[in-house]
Amino acid sequence: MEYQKALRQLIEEFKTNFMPSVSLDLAIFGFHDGQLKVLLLRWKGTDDWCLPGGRIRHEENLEVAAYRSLQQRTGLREIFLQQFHTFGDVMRYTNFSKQETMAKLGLPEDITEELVSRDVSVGYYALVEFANAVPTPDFFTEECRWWDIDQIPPLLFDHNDMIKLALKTLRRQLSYQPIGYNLLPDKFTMPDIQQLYETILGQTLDRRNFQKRMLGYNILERLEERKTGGAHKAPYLYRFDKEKYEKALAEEILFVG
Amino acid sequence: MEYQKALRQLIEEFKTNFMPSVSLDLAIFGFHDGQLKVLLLRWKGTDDWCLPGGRIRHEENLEVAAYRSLQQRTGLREIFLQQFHTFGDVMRYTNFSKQETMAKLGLPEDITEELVSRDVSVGYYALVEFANAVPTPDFFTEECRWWDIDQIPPLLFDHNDMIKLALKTLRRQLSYQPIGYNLLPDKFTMPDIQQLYETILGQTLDRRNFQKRMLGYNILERLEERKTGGAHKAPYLYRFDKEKYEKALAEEILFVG
DNA sequence: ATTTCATTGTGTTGAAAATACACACTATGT
DNA sequence: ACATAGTGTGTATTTTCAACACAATGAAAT
Repeated sequence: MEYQKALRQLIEEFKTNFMPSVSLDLAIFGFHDGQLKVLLLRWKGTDDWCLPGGRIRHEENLEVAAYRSLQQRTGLREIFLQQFHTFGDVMRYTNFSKQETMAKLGLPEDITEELVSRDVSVGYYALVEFANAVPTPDFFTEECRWWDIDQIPPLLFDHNDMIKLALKTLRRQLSYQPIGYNLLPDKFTMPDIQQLYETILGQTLDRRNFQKRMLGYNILERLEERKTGGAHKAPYLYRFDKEKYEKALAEEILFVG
Repeated sequence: MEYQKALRQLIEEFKTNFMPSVSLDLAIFGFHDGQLKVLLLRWKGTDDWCLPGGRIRHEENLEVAAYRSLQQRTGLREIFLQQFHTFGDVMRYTNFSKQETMAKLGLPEDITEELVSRDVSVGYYALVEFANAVPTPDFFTEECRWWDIDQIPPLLFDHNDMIKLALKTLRRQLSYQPIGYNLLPDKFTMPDIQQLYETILGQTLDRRNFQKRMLGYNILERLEERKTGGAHKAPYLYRFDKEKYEKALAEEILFVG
């Protein structure tokens, strides 16, 4: 069978070019239309979903491997990517047993054993602009698409827990670091960035107080332009002051919580 | 040579019983007498220090491996241990080059290459009661002792950076989680726990405001007893309310910052 | 026994930050 | 021209945080 041959070839390539025992998983959050979404993969021939993952090449920095994997799944570079936890339990099969998981993958048994062997996995979360991403399945999967954050089905392995922890970390990070640089267009309005924050935090914020705080952080630059085309009063456009933004990132000033 | 034989044997054992490519490093902070200290190891026959580390057995949970390694270095169990970051850069040699590092270890070249080969390493930090720990060197090292946090020499690998990040994470953790349960005796006074906080944060706090906040978190129970023997007014004794303490840990209420 | 002294227990006060809320302005559709 | 829905800006209120004051206590000194 052609497919199995390719599969075995791929596994051989994994063994020679990538580090054993270590992998990485990505919780890629998409921001669109006031909704927070996660990118999931569906295994070939099954109904089972999981997070995209990746492996680290020998002589490749861990973070570089994460960016590479992210790019392979979304086509995006230079976006917000953050390590949040490393998972190392032997039985990381919350929703299904190891046997069930292996059966579900629909692969020959010896190969499944190989694939589902015990790894330590470094978890990263990413924030991307939904519209710019091009979800792309990998060799093992035939579908890659966005899921609403509150409608995620039971996933393979411990991936539901991973998403929960990723989101928790992201929300906390929002409280001491600015976010938005690679998520918003170069020029954006105050309602734009407020919606981003509300989406991530999962709660509404007072328009006027939000603006006061955001401007207080001193990382935004107000332009003369206003956004036209809207059916109402034209809002000002803002831009991140890159220098001050980076400085705030480094100094970890306390932010919106 | 007997030593080299034992060494090669050990490396063989590593290869069969432990996961390849993954290791862990421990920043063990000691709290004693108003000083914060870190446990460091000195390599046999050299003047070079580094953090204690460990490896993960096949079929051993990552966290269990961390606790096991910690116990081997300090004799302590059931203490505060927390993952803070996973390091995966190929060249993790900040203070010395890879060549220098290999030379410094004073081992045969082929063995050094083996030992210093590229690993992804999971960093943990621990907080222990200085007085209860029994610092114990491992096979590669001949000395294990405490260093004042502000007098740490240039360490091997990227271990200076690790300590910095561990401390930063610990201090931040203090702002949203209670700390003290396994660091203080069962009954303790308000000045006791204040000194713990001051030591970790590296700054003095107002006695009265500290007490107000600490009691406000509602995790302490004031006893009728007072601490006697001091040369001054006898302070009340407190005890953690285990149930509320655990609840606060789970809920991550905002704490002293 | 009385005094001294360092330290503890329990406030109050004022500043700063977070929150709630009010009103005028403007581009568009009717 | 007018209504509408979203925007810009301001003020009052509440809550939190930080600084500080003073009486109480118990061992040690006199």
